Amino acid sequence: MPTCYDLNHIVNTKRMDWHTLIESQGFLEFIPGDLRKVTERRNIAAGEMLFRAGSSVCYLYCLLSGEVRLVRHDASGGRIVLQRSRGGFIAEASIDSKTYHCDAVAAENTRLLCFPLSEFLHALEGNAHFRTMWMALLAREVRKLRTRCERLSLHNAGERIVHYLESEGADGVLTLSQSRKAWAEELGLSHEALYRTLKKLAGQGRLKIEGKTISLLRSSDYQY
Amino acid sequence: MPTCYDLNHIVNTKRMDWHTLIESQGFLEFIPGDLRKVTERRNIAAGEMLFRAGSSVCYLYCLLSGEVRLVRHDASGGRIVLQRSRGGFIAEASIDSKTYHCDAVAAENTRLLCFPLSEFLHALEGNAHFRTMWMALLAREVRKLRTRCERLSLHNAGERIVHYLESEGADGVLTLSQSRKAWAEELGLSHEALYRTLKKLAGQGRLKIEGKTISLLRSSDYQY
DNA sequence: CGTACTTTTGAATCGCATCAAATCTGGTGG
DNA sequence: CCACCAGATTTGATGCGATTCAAAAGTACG
Repeated sequence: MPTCYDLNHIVNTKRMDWHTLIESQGFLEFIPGDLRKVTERRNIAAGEMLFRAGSSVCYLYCLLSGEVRLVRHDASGGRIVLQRSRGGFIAEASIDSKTYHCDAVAAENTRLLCFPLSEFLHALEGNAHFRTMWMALLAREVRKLRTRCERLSLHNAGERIVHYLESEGADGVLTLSQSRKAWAEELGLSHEALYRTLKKLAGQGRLKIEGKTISLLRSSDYQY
Repeated sequence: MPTCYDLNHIVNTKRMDWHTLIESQGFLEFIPGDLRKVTERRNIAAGEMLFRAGSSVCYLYCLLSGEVRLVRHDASGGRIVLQRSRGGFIAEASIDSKTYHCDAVAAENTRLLCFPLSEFLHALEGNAHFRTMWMALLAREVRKLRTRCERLSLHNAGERIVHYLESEGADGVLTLSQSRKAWAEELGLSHEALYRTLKKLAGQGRLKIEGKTISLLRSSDYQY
């Protein structure tokens, strides 16, 4: 397994689709050599299963591209999506569990990194710097998710867009790294609603749209 | 300052309003004595400010009761709520920042614990057990928040309720620890919509409501 | 026993999802 | 280079469902 090479390659070329790792001050770069050596790369096809509820936790997964869904089934066959993940660590919470509490299924062809859990924990114990990065990563993830929940609680397309620009953008200016359709999904809107609301807000002079760059013009008065 | 006493008192009597701390295997109990000794208790009135954007990070706060909002202002006076917090740690992400990036204002009368940041970091460095608890707490928080985001992305009151019961309940059975009105807010619904949808689902035989306990009956067929 | 809050039901409105269809875009291969 | 295709973007029309406003009944608490 060309694991160590692969990981370095990913870090050095930055040819990953996942932004979070890079954004978070290049977390992958802080992975200690010992852990790197045993980290594996894996591709799974759409529909394939990554792990199953009840099976024991052996790996911590980091999603590089594609989509994985964490799904829970109930007795009568109901199916609940607990999480759709398009990047980042999957089921970090399973770190302190013996077995997985849900299934993980690939929704598309997916590339991931597999960290053997015991080695990962060992690295956290033994490497203060790595540990600090890991805690910072988790803490930042918590902040981002809380902000996203807050945004999804807004009952209005315009408010969600403005909230996004205010919270994710730099001073109200944001350059999309994704398609607007994908953005709509992140905002919990249909893509049509997003297009229309963007147009409306632009028509009201509330924001300016130049290709993938969107700027908030004046947010003082809330008149959606 | 009767800090150490207070903290023990809180832990021993469990008379806090915040469930998460207790739920998360009694995190407070794992706080090392050194940190306990310098932990302060604070009450702030509704409208009072806890910290201000740009001010340096001196404390890590843990909300015991009340509500604190993290708010960001833009140049033109726009006001965006990044987070409404009704319990748990506030702005953990500020752990790795020199200054706060938003304001924190109490929305109600609020009780909190104030951990001096340097002591907290010191405790994390020096106490492996405490550190493990902290990482587990963060990881579990991430999982909960991701699940909540997933739920808030559902465009349908019935689906959100079922999702909540499936993901937060034990085998589809859940006893509410809060009012239904508060639950509605957590679900991102108006309380009227929650009451009505509960009634509808009960009428369809999809769930059973006995006071504060709600059970999912059959979730195999999605007919909301 | 009064006050504040939750729970409940009703009615009206409006925004968003949904379905449909046309145009535009980037990327692929002939 | 062009034809082609899949996907994104855009606009239109329609209907449902949730919000909102309103008001009454129930409940907790001092």
